[in-house]
Amino acid sequence: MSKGLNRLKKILHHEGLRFTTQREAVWREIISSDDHRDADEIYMAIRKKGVSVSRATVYRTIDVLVKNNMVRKLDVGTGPSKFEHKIDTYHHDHIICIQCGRIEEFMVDQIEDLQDKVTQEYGFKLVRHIHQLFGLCKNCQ
Amino acid sequence: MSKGLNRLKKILHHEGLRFTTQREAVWREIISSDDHRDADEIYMAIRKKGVSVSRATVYRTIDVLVKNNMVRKLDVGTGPSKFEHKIDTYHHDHIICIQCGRIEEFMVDQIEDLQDKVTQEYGFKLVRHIHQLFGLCKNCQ
DNA sequence: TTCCTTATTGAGATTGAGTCTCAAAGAAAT
DNA sequence: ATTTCTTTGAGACTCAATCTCAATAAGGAA
Ligand SMILES: [Zn+2]
Ligand SMILES: [Zn+2]
Ligand SMILES: [Zn+2]
Ligand SMILES: [Zn+2]
Repeated sequence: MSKGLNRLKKILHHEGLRFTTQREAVWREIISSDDHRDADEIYMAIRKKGVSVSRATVYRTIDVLVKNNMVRKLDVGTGPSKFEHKIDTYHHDHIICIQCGRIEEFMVDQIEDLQDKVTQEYGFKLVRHIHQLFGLCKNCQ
Repeated sequence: MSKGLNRLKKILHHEGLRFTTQREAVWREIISSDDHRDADEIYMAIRKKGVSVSRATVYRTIDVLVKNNMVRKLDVGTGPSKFEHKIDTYHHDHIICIQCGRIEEFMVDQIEDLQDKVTQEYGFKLVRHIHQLFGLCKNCQ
């Protein structure tokens, strides 16, 4: 039994949505890798495995997953958004190589705390944040 | 004499580009306000002032300005990118209201330092960063 | 100034990611 | 089986942004 499948079922039920072959396939594909992939890569991977699905359904399902905190959307500055599952992971942000596209993950508690603090100072209620460091990786310098 | 005009001329000259009415108009429009505006808003504002310019030229000119550090590009998560001039300003990041689009600017030295540190740890050379806090402003909570 | 070369401009076509439409298929309920 | 409601998918569409290319403008030379 694939990780998070029950959680997916619960979410769908809670949202009044049905558990379908396509939705299951999208989730299984996303959970099958820790990479940061775009919607089209996920779509192609599902097709390659013989499951019939459309791009529209992939996008729609990813939306549900992102809204329900099972998947994270990652805007890498150029090209399509990338997605990663959030099962068995901690919150992290990204360092992205502007030359080769390599992505590393980082997490600094102190930065997270300072974010909360500054948001409060401005009277905002923090919902989410984007923190991306763009630069050149070891190989590309 | 508009702020930064000489700098613009130097940059254009250095890049082997010509100083044209359109490029001057784009710069003057961007420098005329501290708002965060998108390319189309800037385009419309220039037209309204009677200068003939095309969208293509606005985009092309903004590219030059961004590359040469006179303008900052700001991806606000949805819709077109926004731009702000960098004359007489310090580096800052943004808090964005996901309800009404309001944008506040913040700057925390400690966060900037921690960013440098974490980038070095990963062997990257930091070129730029995006740090955006999305949430609900006082009015929208 | 005039001439010449090269860069720039702009209208509209194109791209690319993502969303929408709507008829057909599928699920659940009675 | 019938009805009702949801989901799917092919392709149309949107929107920001980029590209094309003929016409125009800038800057240099003389
Ligand atoms: Zn690299
Ligand atoms: Zn990640
Ligand atoms: Zn607000
Ligand atoms: Zn700003």
